[in-house]
Amino acid sequence: MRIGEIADAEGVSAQTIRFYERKGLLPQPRRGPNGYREYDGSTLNQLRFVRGAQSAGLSLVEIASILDLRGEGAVPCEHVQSLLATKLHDVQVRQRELAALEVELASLISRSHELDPADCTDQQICHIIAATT
Amino acid sequence: MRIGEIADAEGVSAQTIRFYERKGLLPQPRRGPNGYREYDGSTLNQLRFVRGAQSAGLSLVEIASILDLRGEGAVPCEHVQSLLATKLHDVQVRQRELAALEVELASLISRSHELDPADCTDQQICHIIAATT
DNA sequence: CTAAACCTTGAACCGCGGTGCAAGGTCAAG
DNA sequence: CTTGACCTTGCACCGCGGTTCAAGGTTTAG
Repeated sequence: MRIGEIADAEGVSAQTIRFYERKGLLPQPRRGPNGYREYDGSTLNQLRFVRGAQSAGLSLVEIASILDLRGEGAVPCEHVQSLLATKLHDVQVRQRELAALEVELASLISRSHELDPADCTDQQICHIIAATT
Repeated sequence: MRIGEIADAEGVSAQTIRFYERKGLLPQPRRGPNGYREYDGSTLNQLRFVRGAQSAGLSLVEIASILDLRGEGAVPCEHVQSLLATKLHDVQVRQRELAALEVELASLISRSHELDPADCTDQQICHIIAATT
């Protein structure tokens, strides 16, 4: 398979494949006599893994760390569990932050309906936001 | 006031003040005979506004757009309301995405406890994540 | 034979919100 | 007079996940 085929197969661009290769997320493939990359099913597999891990919220660096363990002959399961646990925690923290921001925004918006634009002076710049301080 | 004082007063670095100035978030201040920036209370006020707006989740570009309206002599209230409404929506969407990711992560983690690392083959790279695909 | 569609490389660029560095000028204390 | 703390400028750099560009070589269909 050539780069375009493998890219189309997973719905990414050929540039993205090369980018992943540079980042160590995909192996250096064989080359044809013309210098073209030549892929087999195992690379497609690995690309699917990368996209799957990405959709689980892992960063490319984290995914590379899993692949590195595999490359060293280790079973990365424990490491993956630890990554996932950390990620779960991060997601929960971030959700709480966003929930607080949502409350803040809703309160600003609701208060803004009771404010008269005529009362908004240059000094405050905008009394809707200035009111929070 | 000099740049260091105003920076300390709001708990930001002097570089950040200069950065904000370049981005149009703070006015070009008067200069002393030595070339030093000289600030008065109104800049401190504006800096507070910027930080307040930032804590409401607005980007620096969005904050600049509010200040630009002010600079043109307009009352930016309507614009601010629209920014806040959009931001509230974004925050809600993002929260739902994170909630879905949380479920996904929790499910991966719980499933991982039932998997035996010995079953994790090279081909799948990691069967905890591969299982999702 | 030619044109389009593919492939190669290296490098720069995007938004975001700053941070850091180099090379100087200035000012107050001791 | 020197030392240290402050100030000035401009430019490069950080992570993140790519995207875009330039300048070529190759392959394939008509």
